[in-house]
Amino acid sequence: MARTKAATHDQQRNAILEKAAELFAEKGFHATSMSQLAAACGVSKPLLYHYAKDKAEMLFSVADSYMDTLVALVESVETEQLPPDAHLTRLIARFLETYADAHNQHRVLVQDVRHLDDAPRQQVADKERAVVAAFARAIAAVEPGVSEKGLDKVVAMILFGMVNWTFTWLRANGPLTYEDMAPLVTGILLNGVHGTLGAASKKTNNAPD
Amino acid sequence: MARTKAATHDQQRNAILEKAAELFAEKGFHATSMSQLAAACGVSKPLLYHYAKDKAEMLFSVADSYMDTLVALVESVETEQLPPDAHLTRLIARFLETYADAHNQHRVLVQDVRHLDDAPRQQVADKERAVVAAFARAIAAVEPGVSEKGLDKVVAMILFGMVNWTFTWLRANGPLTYEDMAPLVTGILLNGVHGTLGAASKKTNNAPD
DNA sequence: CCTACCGATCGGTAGG
DNA sequence: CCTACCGATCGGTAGG
Repeated sequence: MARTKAATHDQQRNAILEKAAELFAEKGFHATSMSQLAAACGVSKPLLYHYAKDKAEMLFSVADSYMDTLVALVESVETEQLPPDAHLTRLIARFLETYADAHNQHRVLVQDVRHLDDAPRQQVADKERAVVAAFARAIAAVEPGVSEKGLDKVVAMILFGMVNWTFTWLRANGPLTYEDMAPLVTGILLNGVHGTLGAASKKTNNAPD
Repeated sequence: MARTKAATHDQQRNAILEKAAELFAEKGFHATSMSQLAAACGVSKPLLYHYAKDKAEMLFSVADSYMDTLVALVESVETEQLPPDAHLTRLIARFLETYADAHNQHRVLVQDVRHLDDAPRQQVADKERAVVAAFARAIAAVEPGVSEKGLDKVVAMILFGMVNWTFTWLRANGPLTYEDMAPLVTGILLNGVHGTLGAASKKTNNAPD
């Protein structure tokens, strides 16, 4: 038999972290027991401790690797060298696509990271800060008036609000999809920022004149 | 001595629920023990069970009475009979004021209500639905194109995203206050909705021409 | 016979 | 990779 131990080890680990993300997202970190996770994975509880040193490390792995995905996404869009409006539009669309595919990881990031100890939580927060900064730059490029008023990070957080809040109400099987949200959020942000914070208050209009 | 027993009972109960909201907001419902709550209140743990039949009832009382505040706020603004733009502007401003004063209750509502059993959770959710419906009506009055496209509830949720997300990042002692957020959120929403979803795409402009 | 409240400890389950 | 357990702490309640 071939030595496929490392491969199956990683597969098993990924399956366990995927299931952990699912349970943490549904019930919350502290309301999920290691016994429940073991049962859901069809393995014994002690086996879980072969893949993570404790429960908190599982939470960290889920959140940190998801942040790696988001950081990579931002860098990938930056290499496209798009003009400002298209760049911000692409960022929002790619984020919503990612949320749709990693719904559980996203909820864990938003609702459970605060239960980590200082050091690992800080590691995740640093990556979050890099992503926020990238969005703030993209917003400033679209509308220089925003950063002149020192509001680029604030507007970025308002955008994250619109985008991140969807996970609390958008049903996966509902009539509206994450893809439908992208043009809506993009339209409201671009028109809103130009109208409210634009130096000349010029307008970006998706509707026919 | 006067019979002030009922008054002190209610005072004690309110003090305990206030402290419960604080701990639940900071640490989360399941990460807060009744022993910690008792210690934080300076009372014995059994005394807590004189004011609530169990831990879940404390969570329910915090969330449900906070929703009563929000429902009353919406009704109070409706009795002002303001024109559409002013009505929506007032709703947003009053909500952000309330969040600033009831920061802990708000976080508990957002992050811990899901840990309630079906029946009490549904009771809170019904009040939430009434508030969302009121915002959807206010948005539809401002821009009829939104409800014609069947997006009034969706735009209301986008607005709640901008507003509710602030509790995750806005520091109480930071340079930006909840009051500063109101014109920003209102401006982005009104300009965004008019520009993106307006039948004639007319513009609401806060900036000088 | 009630309320308000204590020190001590219950049965069960958590993470490990 | 399992059964069998641990020290500790959980939410909740006993007697007085």
